[in-house]
Amino acid sequence: MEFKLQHTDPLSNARAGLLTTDHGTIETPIFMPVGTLGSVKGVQQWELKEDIKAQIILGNTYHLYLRPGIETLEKAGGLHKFNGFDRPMLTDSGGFQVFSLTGIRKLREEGCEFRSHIDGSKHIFTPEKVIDIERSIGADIMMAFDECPPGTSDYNYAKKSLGLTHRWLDRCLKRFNETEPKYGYNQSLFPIVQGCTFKDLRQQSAEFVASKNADGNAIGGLAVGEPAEVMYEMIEVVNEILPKDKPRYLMGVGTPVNILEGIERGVDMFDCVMPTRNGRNAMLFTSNGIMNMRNKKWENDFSPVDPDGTSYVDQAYSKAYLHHLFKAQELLALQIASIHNLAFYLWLVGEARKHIIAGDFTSWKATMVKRVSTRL
RNA sequence: GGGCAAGUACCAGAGUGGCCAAAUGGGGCAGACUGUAAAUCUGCUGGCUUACGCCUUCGGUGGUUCGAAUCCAUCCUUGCCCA
Repeated sequence: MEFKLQHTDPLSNARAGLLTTDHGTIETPIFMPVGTLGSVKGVQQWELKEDIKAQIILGNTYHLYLRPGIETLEKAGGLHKFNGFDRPMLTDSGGFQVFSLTGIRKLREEGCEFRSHIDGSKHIFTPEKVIDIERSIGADIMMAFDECPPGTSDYNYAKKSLGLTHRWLDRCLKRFNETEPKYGYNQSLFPIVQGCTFKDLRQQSAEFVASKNADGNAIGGLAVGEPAEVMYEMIEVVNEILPKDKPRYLMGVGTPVNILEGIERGVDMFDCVMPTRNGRNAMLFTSNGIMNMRNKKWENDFSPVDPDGTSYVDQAYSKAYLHHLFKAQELLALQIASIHNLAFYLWLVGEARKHIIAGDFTSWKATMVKRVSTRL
């Protein structure tokens, strides 16, 4: 994997770069659609590539391990072959499930004991096992196994948790270095900075992570309950320390505004379920603001879904029709909204990149923040 | 013409003397959602009120009762059965 920094904004830390993997080159800053189970919910592969212009998508270790299972993925020849997406992919490690499955998991030094949310069966994820699974899935970018504590954690818990995440990181790296890719192309392992909302812990973590000299570095444990301003401050603290010549990935973030703020602070990669999940729940993000398509106000609005949108769905359907589809619980509504939102997210980061290269990112971003957060 | 059953909020439908402005579901109107246990979840849904509370409601009318969606009389409407 190679990262080439092309431009840095003169007034901020925003950067434009090229991240090259064996499955192709990614233009950064980039948004990565989430395809937890090997599919971006409600979106066809050709729509993802041709219309949305997704350059890289995510999969999830925890979910794919439970279903279809590692054996099937190995027989398929890895996730790329299995789902037919021939561009870069990234797998999350299951660390976020350690956070979101609270109640059916037990944390220990050795690893994390889960109960499957599907059938209740017991499983143990250790850093070593997660790396093995990620090798079997075969994503271009693998994430380290971490603990993602809630944004409201107190200092003592945050410190204890960070120690565990760092020890797990060393074990992940050891296993990673002892093993080989299974499908003939390279894989990279990104370590994850944690530390909750505490500056000194974030600094300490960023230094620890930076010392590993990985192909890219991630910032985790944000947008998990803390105020947005605190998140931005943590990004600044961490990016001060993380190497500039390596891509920085802010995990699980976020709203269009969050992404613009992240880019301004030097983040190169984002992922979030928001465009798809909120889309399925009738929320549309557009360059002019946010719409709840279930609202009565769209009942007789026969104008295009998004006159300024770049996806074919934006022109092909009207707001009134999409409103009707949501009210009638038609599956097409979920598809249209997901495609639109993802196309918008990709458009947004693409525009950001253009403006970074053009040198007017900061002023563009300021007007964009206002526009995209308007409630329509 | 005779017999039987039933009429409750936007719809369906519980309730059959006070704990009923009235269960529940649907519909409607809003809101939430950030490395997907989510095509999910939450709130409101007679009127006025920030709230306390007050007022008007259970086919119509008239009664019984301290008190009626609930009991009685009568009328209207609907469904089923017999002529």
